[in-house]
Amino acid sequence: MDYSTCVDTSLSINLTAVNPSRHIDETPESGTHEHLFPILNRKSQYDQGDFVGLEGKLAEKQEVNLLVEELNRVIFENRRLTEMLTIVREKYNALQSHFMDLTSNKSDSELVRLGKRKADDEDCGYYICTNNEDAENSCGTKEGSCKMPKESFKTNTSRVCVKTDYESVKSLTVKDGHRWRKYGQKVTRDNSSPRAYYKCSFAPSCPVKKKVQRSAEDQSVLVATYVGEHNHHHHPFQAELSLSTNQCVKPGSIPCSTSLTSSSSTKTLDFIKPGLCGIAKNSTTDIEAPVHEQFFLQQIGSSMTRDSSFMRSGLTKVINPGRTLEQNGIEY
DNA sequence: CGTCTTTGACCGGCGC
DNA sequence: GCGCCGGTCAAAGACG
Repeated sequence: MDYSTCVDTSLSINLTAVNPSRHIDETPESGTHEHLFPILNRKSQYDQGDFVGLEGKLAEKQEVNLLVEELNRVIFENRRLTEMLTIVREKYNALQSHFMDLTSNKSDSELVRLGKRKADDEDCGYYICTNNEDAENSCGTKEGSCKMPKESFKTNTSRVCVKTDYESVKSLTVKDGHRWRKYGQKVTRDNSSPRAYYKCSFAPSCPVKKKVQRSAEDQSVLVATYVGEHNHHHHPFQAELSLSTNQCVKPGSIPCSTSLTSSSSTKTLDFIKPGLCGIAKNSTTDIEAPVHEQFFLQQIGSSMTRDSSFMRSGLTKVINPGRTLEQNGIEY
């Protein structure tokens, strides 16, 4: 995927935010140069001979100087915009490569860590599901060394890793917009911290289950594994997700770090920069997108608004968490 | 009183 | 067949 083209085609440029130091009344029609029109009109009047003599010529010279000055300023601003676009493009590419690195590292380490029992196989199968090429290379050729779970292809399984605040880690809760009922808790062999089992309580017939456990590597990271798909709309999503994003901005809380994978694709993000988590909170919510994808979009929005230099650049990408990544023009 | 959490018991799959 | 382990059940308690 060519991210440079993605930036070029999908980003909308807000020129009013590009140069905040500029006087507002200087350019009332931001993004255009209509404010130059009176000067130009006057110049044409000079040409028509409305003003004659030395006085007129002096005035004309001043106007020309003004025009040249304005032209230089526009050229300079244009250059600045081009530079900013380049920077944004580079950041986009850097983020993408970092994303790829994390994805491959995580997959590798998971493969090494995998044990022999069913639950471990689920992880492996999950890895297989997410990455067809790797599946053929690493598992498919080993003939049973990494058994495929019977359920993994039938059920829609996704995993979300959330670095969150102390309270959430302590209570093993991942606020993802759905209502969950805890029905069990177990200490597993490969991880000293307990694993909590949740069922979707919004609809009694909803088959979706969720497992939440602290990461063995990083105790501040919660790993939530979703199994199945919701068979209902989830209206409380926005409100609860707002709470979840508020977690991120809570004073003293740990900046969000999110990695997300699903059975149809692998998505991993690591948003290191602290700050706001705001943009998605204000976005409209459509209940059609899968919750983990919406969560992912929330994090993208958060990461973008968190990057102060990105915000200063005046480039805005409108992300609708109610739409799929593709609908938002994001490839991953 | 309804909902949710906790927690010990139970079940079934898997490896030895 | 036995033991281990992950997943689930269900009764009891907590909470608003």
